Amino acid sequence: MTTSADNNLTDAQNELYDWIKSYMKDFQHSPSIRQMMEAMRLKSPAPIQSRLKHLQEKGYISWQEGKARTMQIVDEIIEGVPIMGSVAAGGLIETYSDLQENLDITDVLKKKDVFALSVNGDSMIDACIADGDMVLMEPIKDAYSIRNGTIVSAMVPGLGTTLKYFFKKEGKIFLEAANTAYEPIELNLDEVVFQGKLLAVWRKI
Amino acid sequence: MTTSADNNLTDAQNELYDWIKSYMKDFQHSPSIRQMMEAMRLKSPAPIQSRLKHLQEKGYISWQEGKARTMQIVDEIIEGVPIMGSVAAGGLIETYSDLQENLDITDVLKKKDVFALSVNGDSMIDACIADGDMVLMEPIKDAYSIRNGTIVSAMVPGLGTTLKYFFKKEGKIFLEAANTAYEPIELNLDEVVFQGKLLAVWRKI
DNA sequence: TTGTCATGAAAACAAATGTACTCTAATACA
DNA sequence: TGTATTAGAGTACATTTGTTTTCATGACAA
Repeated sequence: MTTSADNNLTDAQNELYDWIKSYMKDFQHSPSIRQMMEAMRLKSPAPIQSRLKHLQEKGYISWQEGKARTMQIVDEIIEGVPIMGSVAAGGLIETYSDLQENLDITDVLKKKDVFALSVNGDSMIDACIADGDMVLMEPIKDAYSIRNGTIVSAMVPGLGTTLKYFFKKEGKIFLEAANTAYEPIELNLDEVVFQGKLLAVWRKI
Repeated sequence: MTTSADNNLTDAQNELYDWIKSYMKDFQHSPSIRQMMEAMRLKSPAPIQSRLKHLQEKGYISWQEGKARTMQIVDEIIEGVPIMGSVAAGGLIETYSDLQENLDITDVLKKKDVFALSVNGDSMIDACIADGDMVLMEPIKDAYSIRNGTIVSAMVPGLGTTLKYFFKKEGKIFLEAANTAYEPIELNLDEVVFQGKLLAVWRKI
């Protein structure tokens, strides 16, 4: 959470600002002054008006005068970041082109029931999935629809969950690591529960 | 953008719904019925109420009765996804624990002036950055503050941009690949412009 | 035609709400 | 101590706004 600490706001203004942000995140619309009044445990709208005025002067919020619940938080609304070009990670060096499009990360997040798993270990290292990475997974409804070569998270009851390449051959399931140090696991379809298939990898440095 | 086409809404409802979504995205608050009336080129609020009622019945929107501008779009609001536990990507298999916290990807996006670059080539493959990955970078203000071992995007004027490990030794800059097939590049500090340092890696499957 | 239904116009009403004003209590400061 | 400043209570008021009701129009089926 973004706690506003290092700014030029008084405690009262800060408390109100944080509450407003939280309210607007939850409800997708602005609170009314009287709601803020109650939330701040006040019994008159005047102090709220004063604090809002200060927040507005300092550039934190804005609203349409006279209109009900028209507050906006003046803040960078980010759904993506600009893609500034491509970089060479090889021998030949490519040019750095400016501002083509936007990288939208949230599209993956908007898929239904997406969940994340943190990766332990290095068995997927050859697929460039390292220890500590977060993998974003989409639930698998139908185990029969999984394509060979998909990376899945699978639970073998009694053992636990693992991230592996999925292969199916002659009625048998093979879960293969992307690391030659590990042997493939061979299973029957009814011995394993597939939780999700890999959508994306996220690594924060 | 999400254009609502394949749903059970009439054209009029669809047009209103799309307009509402667009308005709320721009203004961070709900429009009033009279605003919708004007936007839909109507001269009475009644048709809007009717359409809103239908949108609500079909589960697209909700609002607080009698309260001004309290509409919400019933939609998955996602800033993060639940982290469902950890998966083994190694020999030992770990347990799959339920619902601990949320993975917030947007925190990185909120840093100032973050930009993305798409990666070409495999020179960073040993750092688990593969061809086609998107790297999120934070601008470097001060080249002197870069720590050894940081992954940076650097532009060598006349040549182009490359993603490499940064090392500084005895006044010289070394840009090293994470791939033994590539030789380190040795440069003077004034021969190179550093654009950003690595914040995160994003790979969409 | 006739009745029904849906859509929209028009008007009216009451509640919600922003705003302004006065007054009091607390606080800071000289 | 006395005075200025500020925060907050209390109140009042006009506008905004959701809601209801009535009426007109047109489409459509019986």
